[in-house]
Amino acid sequence: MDTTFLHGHAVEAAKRLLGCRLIRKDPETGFEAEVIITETEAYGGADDPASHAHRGPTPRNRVMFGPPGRLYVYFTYGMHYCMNIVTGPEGEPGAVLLRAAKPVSGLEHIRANRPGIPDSRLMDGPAKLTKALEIDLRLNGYDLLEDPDNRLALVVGPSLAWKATPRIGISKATDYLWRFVAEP
DNA sequence: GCGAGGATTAACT
DNA sequence: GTTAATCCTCGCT
Repeated sequence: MDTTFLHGHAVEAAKRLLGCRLIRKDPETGFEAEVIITETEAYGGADDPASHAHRGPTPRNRVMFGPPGRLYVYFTYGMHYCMNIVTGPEGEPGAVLLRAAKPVSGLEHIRANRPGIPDSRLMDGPAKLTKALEIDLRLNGYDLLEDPDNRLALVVGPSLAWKATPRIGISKATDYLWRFVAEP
């Protein structure tokens, strides 16, 4: 599996991650599901005023400065988790926010985490995605390529067609078209 | 279907 | 003290 695209800039990695799959297992809850990534956003370093890493490392964002292929999880708005995949060489901060996905298997497990939500909206936002897949700070820094504890793995899939749009929920660098949505 | 308002933590000014 | 890479509920149309 060729994951070298993760070593490049977050913008390139964000396009390439569309169509890739995530396999999530949690031995403690018995959760097991596989999803296809359908929407991403790229966040850079010093070149990106909207990025958490823009002003250098902090305890919260330090994973973004580490080696590529790891998971960066942060807590926001007092109640939500968001998940990112770290990109770029070690020392060069960058990450791709995973915004949306579609289920491949384990639909029953996903539904159990999203009670009352129709299937079409199970994972159509970044915090919804982490809730559906039981992602929280315990997985911050987890290596998706080695998957040492059999909890979360990235599987590269075929490239999808995409369109670029402005990123959501930010107030700086709103002219960067760094959000990528897979075409239906 | 749409828009306003609330929830609640961590980092930074 | 303010802001944030957000989602859900409720009220109205």
